[in-house]
Formats: sequence, structure tokens, C-alpha cells
Amino acid sequence: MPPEKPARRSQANRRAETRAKLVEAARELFVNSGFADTATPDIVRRASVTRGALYHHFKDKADLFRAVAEEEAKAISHHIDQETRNVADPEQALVTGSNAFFEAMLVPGRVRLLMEEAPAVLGHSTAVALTRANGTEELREGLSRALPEHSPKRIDALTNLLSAAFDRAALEIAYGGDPNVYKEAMNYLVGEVLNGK
Amino acid sequence: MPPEKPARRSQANRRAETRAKLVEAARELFVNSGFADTATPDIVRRASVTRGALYHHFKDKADLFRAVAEEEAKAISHHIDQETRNVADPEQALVTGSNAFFEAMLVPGRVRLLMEEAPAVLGHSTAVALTRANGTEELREGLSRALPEHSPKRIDALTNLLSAAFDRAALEIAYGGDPNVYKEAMNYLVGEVLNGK
DNA sequence: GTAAAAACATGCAAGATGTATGTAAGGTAT
DNA sequence: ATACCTTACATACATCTTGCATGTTTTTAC
Repeated sequence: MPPEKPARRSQANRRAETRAKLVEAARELFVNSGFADTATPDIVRRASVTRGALYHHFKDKADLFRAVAEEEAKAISHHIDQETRNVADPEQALVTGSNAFFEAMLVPGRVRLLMEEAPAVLGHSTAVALTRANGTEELREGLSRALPEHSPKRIDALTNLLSAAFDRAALEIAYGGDPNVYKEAMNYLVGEVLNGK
Repeated sequence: MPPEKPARRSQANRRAETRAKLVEAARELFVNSGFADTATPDIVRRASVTRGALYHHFKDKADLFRAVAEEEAKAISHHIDQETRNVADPEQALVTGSNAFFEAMLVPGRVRLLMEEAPAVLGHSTAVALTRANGTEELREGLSRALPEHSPKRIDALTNLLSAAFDRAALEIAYGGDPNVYKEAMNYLVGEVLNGK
């Protein structure tokens, strides 16, 4: 048995692997300790790489956080898309999408990463841009269809406000709030708006 | 003219003055640079005290932030109370309170301090506890009165969700969103919920 | 096989936080 | 008025953190 000859990897593979290890390790620590209380030496130790690798792949610590948050947002977005893909009726798509959103938000750490830390670490604008894809489009379309007499600006604003309510619902659920109460309240809220003359 | 004899202050005065200087200086810097990028040496320099004074009055940097955020929340709460004090009609009180909230949120820095930084620095629970008083009670009462058939839990949830929408509206306005569009969207949202069957 | 480039490793300099310890000012008892 | 105590503040330090600059190894191109 030859002594552990590290298989020859392509640069692309090598790069992707260390990057993934870093993002995964960072995710764990950011979730458990928050961005500020997580030190880069801890991250690289957990990822079994050095700080050199970290700063080779990412501009700085916040850039690593951004990568973590991006992956998280993508996962949520992907889940919602999968669930609503085959739902034809727009009304029903909203309900299905809403459920998918709450399901996705059950994955531990997501709420903390995206709703507590991200706005402070990345700034509000970047943070909302990240979660922009999370079912927001379905919501906007639903509103637009149900409320044709309202201006696009009004629709956008309503979308934004309801989106904030969704986020808060997920946040409260993550902090021990009754999931059913919040989901039903959210359904009621959306329902009232959609049925508004 | 005697050579600058530092007037004898009572301990209470002395304490209050340095504390106030620290909180004020910290507010400026936290607003401009954010919590993470503000160093305690900068704060005390601006307040014309030493770091010793800071750590005498506050447990740590986050504790100082908490003091800043508390004052800010109190100011908002106070403004809303003043404006709605003489409004008898509950329905009208909600509209007046809503306007007062948006007015209060125009003070530069408030949005950043309370909605972007506070959740990350103090944690979600503490952050919402701070803003708990911001017209939330009027909102809950209004909902409770308008929707007597709903359970208290449902009312609480709806209050929370609408409160989140209010916050987002203020946030968007602070980031350049059209104030009228967001205020009207918010009015519409609340109106639809209140008039729900 | 050699040169270039990409990926990573190491060492260092600057600055930040919180604490431990020292000093001064204010209050109180006699 | 003096001695003593307590609160308020000041200074010094030990520890840690970040980001960069500079070295080394692994792939790739020719």
C-alpha cells in the first residue's frame, strides 16, 4: 500500500472542493455563533484548510458570508420552484408556494442566516436582492392578476410588504411561535388582500 | 477669574452626563459606520471620555448599542403616543398612529439602528421587544375590535405580521422608496384586514 | 521537462476588545 | 474639618482578529 498519494485533481475540482468545504464549515459556525463571533481561524480549522485558502477564494470574511447566504437563498428558491412547477391555477400556486416557503424555512439556520445576520452583514439592499427570488414573483403575479385596477407601483409595494410579513412569520415560527397560527394568519392576510374589491 | 475650577457635580449628574455623552457619540458612529465597523476608541474619543468610562457604564460594546437602541425606540414610542393621545375614535387612531410612525421613522439613522443592526447585535427576541411598544398596542386593539370572531392568538399573529409590514415600509422609504406609495399600500393592507368579513 | 499560472500555506503588522489594576472625585460619619 | 468609603473614571496589558505580503506546492500548457 503506497503512502497516501493524493490523487491528482483538476484545478476546477480542487477549487470547487475547497470552496465547498469553506462554505459548509462557515455555514455551521455562522449559524451557531453568528457572523461577528465566528473567527476565520475556526472556520478554516473546521474546513481543514488554511486561512490562505480562504482569502484566496473570498475577498474577505463578509464575502464568505455572502457565499453562504447565496447558497441558502438558492436552495429555498429551488425548493419553491420545484413544488409549484406543476401547479397550473395561479390561486392554488400561491397557496402551494406559501407552504413550500414555510417548509424551506424549517431547515435549521436559514432564518438566522438570511433574516437576522444578512441585513447587518451585507446591508439591506443586498440582503433583499438575495431573497428576491423566494416566491416573490408568484406573489407579485397573483396580486397583479387579482388587483388589476392597482398601479404597478402599488403592486410592487404590496408584494414587498407581504413578503416582509412572510419573513416575519418564518422568524416567529423559528423562535417558537405556533406554525399553524402563523401560517393561517398569513393565509388570511393574503386572502384578504387578494379578495379586496 | 479663577483658573477653571471644574464645578462640583453630584455623582448622579456626573454619571448621567458621561453616560449621555457616550450614548450620543455611539449613536452617531453606529449610524454612520454600523456596529461592527465602529471601534470603541472612536466612540470615546468623540465623547471625550476614556474607554475606562465606557466599560464602567456598560458591560460591553453590545450593551452600549442596546442603550442607544433603547433610547431610539423610546423616542419613537413617545412620538406616537403624543400624536394619538387626543384621538378618540379607534379607527382614526390607527390612521393617526400609522402616520406618526412613519414620521418618527424619518429621523436619520433610526431605520438602520433598529431594523438593520439591532436584530444582529441584540438578537431577534430582544430587538422586537424593543420595538414592541411602537404603536403595536393600538394596532392589536384595532384588530381585536374589528375582528372579534378571531382568536387572541390569531390577533397576536396578525398584529405581528402587520407590524413587520410597517417596518418594511419604513425601511423601503429610507432606501429611496416612494413614501406615498408605501404609506398608501400600508393603509390599503390594514384596511383590507380590518374590513375582513 | 520546463515555464507559467493557479491554488494554497505561512508569517507578520495593525488594530480591537475586555479586564485588571491604579487614581481621583464625591459622599458620609464623627 | 478629617478620615474613611464608595463610586466614577483612567491606564496598561494580554489576547485575539483580520487582511495582506510573501513563500511554496500543485496543475496545466507547450
